Amino acid sequence: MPAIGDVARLAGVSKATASRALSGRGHVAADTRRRVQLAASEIGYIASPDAASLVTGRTKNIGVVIPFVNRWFFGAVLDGIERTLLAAGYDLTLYNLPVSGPERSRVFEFFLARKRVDAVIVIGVDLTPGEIGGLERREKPVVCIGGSGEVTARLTIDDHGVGALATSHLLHLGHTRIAHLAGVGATSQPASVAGLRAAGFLETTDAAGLPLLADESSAGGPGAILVEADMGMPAGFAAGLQLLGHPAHRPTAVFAASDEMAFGVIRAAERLGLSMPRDLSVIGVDGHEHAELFDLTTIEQSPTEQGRLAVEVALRMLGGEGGGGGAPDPLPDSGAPMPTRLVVRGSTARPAVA
Amino acid sequence: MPAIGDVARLAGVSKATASRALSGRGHVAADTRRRVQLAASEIGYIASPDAASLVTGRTKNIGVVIPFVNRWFFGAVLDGIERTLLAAGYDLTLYNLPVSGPERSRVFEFFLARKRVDAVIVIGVDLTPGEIGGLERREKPVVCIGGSGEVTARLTIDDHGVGALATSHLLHLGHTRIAHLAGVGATSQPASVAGLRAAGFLETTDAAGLPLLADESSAGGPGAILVEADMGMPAGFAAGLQLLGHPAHRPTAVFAASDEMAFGVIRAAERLGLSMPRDLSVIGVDGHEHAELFDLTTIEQSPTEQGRLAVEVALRMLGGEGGGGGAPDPLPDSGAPMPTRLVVRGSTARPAVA
DNA sequence: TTGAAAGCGGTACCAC
DNA sequence: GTGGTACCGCTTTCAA
Repeated sequence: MPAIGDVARLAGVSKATASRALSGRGHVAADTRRRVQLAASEIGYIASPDAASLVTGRTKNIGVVIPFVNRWFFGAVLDGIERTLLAAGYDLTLYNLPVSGPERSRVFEFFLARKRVDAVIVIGVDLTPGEIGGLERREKPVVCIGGSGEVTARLTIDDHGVGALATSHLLHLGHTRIAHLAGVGATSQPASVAGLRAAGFLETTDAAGLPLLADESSAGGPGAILVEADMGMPAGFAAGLQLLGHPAHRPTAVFAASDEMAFGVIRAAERLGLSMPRDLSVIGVDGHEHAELFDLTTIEQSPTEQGRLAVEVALRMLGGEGGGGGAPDPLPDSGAPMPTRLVVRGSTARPAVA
Repeated sequence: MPAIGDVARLAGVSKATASRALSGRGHVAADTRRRVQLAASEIGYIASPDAASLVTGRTKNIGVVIPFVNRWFFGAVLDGIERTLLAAGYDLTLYNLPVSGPERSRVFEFFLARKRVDAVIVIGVDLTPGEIGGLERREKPVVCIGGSGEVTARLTIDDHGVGALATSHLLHLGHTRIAHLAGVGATSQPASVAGLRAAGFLETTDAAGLPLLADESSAGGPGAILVEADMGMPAGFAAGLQLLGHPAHRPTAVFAASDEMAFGVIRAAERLGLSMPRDLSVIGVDGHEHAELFDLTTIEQSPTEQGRLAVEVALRMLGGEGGGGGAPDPLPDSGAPMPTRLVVRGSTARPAVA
């Protein structure tokens, strides 16, 4: 495997000049540069990133922590991150984080703590103070997308607002018995995405005078129902069957915390012979690429764009003079929430007259 | 950031001894080892992988090349790979490969060519001879899952057999007008996954005496119809609408090259008011986690397990003495195809009597 | 069993 | 503008 010394020899210059000519740093005569570049491609020279990292302290590699690969939102974010990093000449090292357990701490205490990643992007994870502290101690910039934890840079939508908006939409249509399919941890982790969306739902129904019902089998009539489930489609389906199974207790509208859950609810409704939106209105969150196909009303966000931005922020934190401590806010719009948009489709409508 | 010299000083030993004590290579007195380990954890020492790579020539990092993150099959494979690598102390560097264009060559000629990855796992990509040659020249073991290209290690199912099996299933049920929704490139790339499945379909229908119809609007009656589309759900939906739109030309069964396509077809059928399996039978491929939810008959494979195995193979190739040239076959079962299984659900049945 | 010293492949500082 | 050289942090002979 050719090293820079070989290139230098072939081009008749010193290693130092070869390095400058190839990396573009420092001044080299145009002619010399061409000779060096020619020599390099001649022998198929490619710089060893490890050697460069060793001396510069920069790896040009970003660690990405994600709880699931196979959920649309996360995949889309990952996609945005990947493209942006690639264009910037950075590598992406992926860590598929187990919810908890020894594997999780190994990721933070070993993999991410090493000098192999310049910065870390964390997607949809509720970070513990210890995890954040460890990264800070190693002076690694951390950019979060969603999730929770006291971190300096976080890109997020207004999840509380999303919960409120979705709920208002249903209320305005005239629904008075509304269920919210919240993500797991909505009550135990109030600061999490699931928790915030649920809070938005609860406050809005409460403000509308709807009582919070103990569970889905509470007697009919107006009220708000809260159910926690995994944010995927199968769990949405199961919860949907449960929720919609008994005609007497059935809500007329469901606000699902994710589009995938909503798809599950829609299929459950179909399975039960309910017609939409006549018998049931459903609204989701995300702007899933299949939402149109399911004719699902949803609150769109742009995960790919969030991924792109997260990289930009991370790179900016890296670019700033080393520390990042006193640097000006690297977040766009002073950390304002990312935009969302209510897209009304055929899955929501006024309830059938009682 | 503490270096090994700091650990050595604190423990009162030389750098060499500290290295041996921490890495486990070479003999160190049990007592010395403890002292070193204590010192290391005392100051929060974590070895720099770059420095180690530089001297050992091993990065403990595997490059993974994937065409989409947001397709269930690929996500599931990625998941299997990730878990296995993590357990082995390896990093995963992800490359989301554009179908073609300059970005694609940059991945192969720059990112993967560097000494940053020990080996490469390529999922569902049709590799060109040039791409393979480049990797071989740099002596990087390559393990493929699906896709095509003349590579030494490839894990794959019997895609031709899958196409034949799915088709036979429909034929045995009595269907005589069958459409195959093939992946893009089925005809132009006969060795690709899409091509092989389509070939299995065509041979089987041909053997059954069904004529190949020019397109889906060919006159009714027995025949085989071949349509190419993207392997995702939206494309499946669109193709489904097209294919099933005209009652006179409608096939009674559809074999979709992927479960996601099949889901799309199912929704298209529902949208058109067709009832399944009365008016239409649908079979897919993959064993998607939502297949049960759609009551979809499918030919299951195990992407996660394939990912796990790919890592095992790659690590074995790495473990073998350097070259890999004359090493014994690192593939399990001498490269026999990975298992698949027909799972019959409610989406396939005998056709309604004509 | 342990230590001294030579690199791995680059970069960057310093002279020239 | 270019070359010499120290050094990034670690592993690994080779001697002791």
